[in-house]
Amino acid sequence: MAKRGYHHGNLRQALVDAALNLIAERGPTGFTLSEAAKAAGVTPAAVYRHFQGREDLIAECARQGYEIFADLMEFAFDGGKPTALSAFEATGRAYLAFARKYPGHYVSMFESGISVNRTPELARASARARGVLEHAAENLSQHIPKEKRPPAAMVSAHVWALSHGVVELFSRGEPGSQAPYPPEDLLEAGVGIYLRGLGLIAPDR
Amino acid sequence: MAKRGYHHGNLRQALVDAALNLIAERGPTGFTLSEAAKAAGVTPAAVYRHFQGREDLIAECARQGYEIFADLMEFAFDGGKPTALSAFEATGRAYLAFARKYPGHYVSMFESGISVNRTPELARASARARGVLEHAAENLSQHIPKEKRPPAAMVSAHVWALSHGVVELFSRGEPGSQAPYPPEDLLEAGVGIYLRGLGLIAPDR
DNA sequence: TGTACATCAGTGAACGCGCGTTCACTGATGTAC
DNA sequence: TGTACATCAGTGAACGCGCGTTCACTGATGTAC
Repeated sequence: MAKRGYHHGNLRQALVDAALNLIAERGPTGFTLSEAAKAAGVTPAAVYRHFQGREDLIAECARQGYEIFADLMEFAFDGGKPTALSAFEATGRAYLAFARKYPGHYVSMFESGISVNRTPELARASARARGVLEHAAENLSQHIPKEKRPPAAMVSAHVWALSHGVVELFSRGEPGSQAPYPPEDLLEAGVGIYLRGLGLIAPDR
Repeated sequence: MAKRGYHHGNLRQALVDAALNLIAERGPTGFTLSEAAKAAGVTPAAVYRHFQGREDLIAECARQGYEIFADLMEFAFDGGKPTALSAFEATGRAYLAFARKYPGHYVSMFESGISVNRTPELARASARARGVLEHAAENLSQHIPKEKRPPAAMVSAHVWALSHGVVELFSRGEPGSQAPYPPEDLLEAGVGIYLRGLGLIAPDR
């Protein structure tokens, strides 16, 4: 399997990687098929051997993002060990780490405007990620008395929304844009207060 | 002041309105100067009498958005009446209402990639909006015992982030995209739990 | 091992398009006298 | 009130550009015999 020559060898993934870099650097708007092809050392037309078009390439970036994302969340939660609470907090931190470490994936997933239903594979990957988060919330919820327990899907949506909001508003630090606190601290404090509100942390530890 | 004819009369605002519609419909990517000009019944070149270019037009959309946003938040908070708590909750609801009612403004402000520091006027409007939210958080914070009171700027950032996350993840309902709960309910419940975590709502009312 | 051949990944030229922006201009408006 | 004139908002033609996509092609690879 020669890496170079007339045949590329692994062009499909090379295109995805090039696209991810471009999207991370210039945003979903700045990304062009032609540039991605050029970055992969290939003619724009070659892209069509592997993808139906520009949007299809972005969708694949998003799909791979959801897979990594789900894996990371699952790993961070680790079945709720050592305690459901600490595992849940680790999951929150992992969310931010993902956004920071995989900006191209993150943008493809959440800011590219690509619908999660564009592709069956993308829909499946996204559903799996959602499932992991809900599973974590469910696990956590069992420690709340049943009568005051909100649905797990809601708890998971809250933490997801808070994390996403922190990323979008305070982690994308443009130069000059004021980030009042380090995003990690902001999110950790926020999740902490929220969990206390759920009755999962003693009110005045 | 004839509304029509060779001279438009109020082209500047007409262009902003056209841009807002386009941005709301097609996203910041789909917006083009030429289309906005056409929608306003004018040649693309005419835009340059009123704006330096495409980005400058978007920046003005965002600026007007921040002004409306700040006004709405201020009105909703209403100086903390009748109680700081209820006023704060009203402010949260107003956030969602704003995103829903002014999608073009919202996208210009938060999803267009335009830096808040692109224009002094834009920076000023954005700072004012931030100030209103922090003021509300400060007012609310006074009801928390001093030693367990997080900084007001942090509380405001938390609620802002949660609201923004709910809008981005669950309110942009693409067809087929599963919104587990109505965004309003989701946000209200989330803010409620958060405020309880702050010790502002009785743990088991 | 050597040859013939099918496969198919990538080429390169071409396309039509609409974009943002510029420029010299035109003609409606409003003011001075 | 009527005329002359300055102002300046909008015109329309033109530009260069890079985009996404198509097409017939070419030549490297791998397999069958």
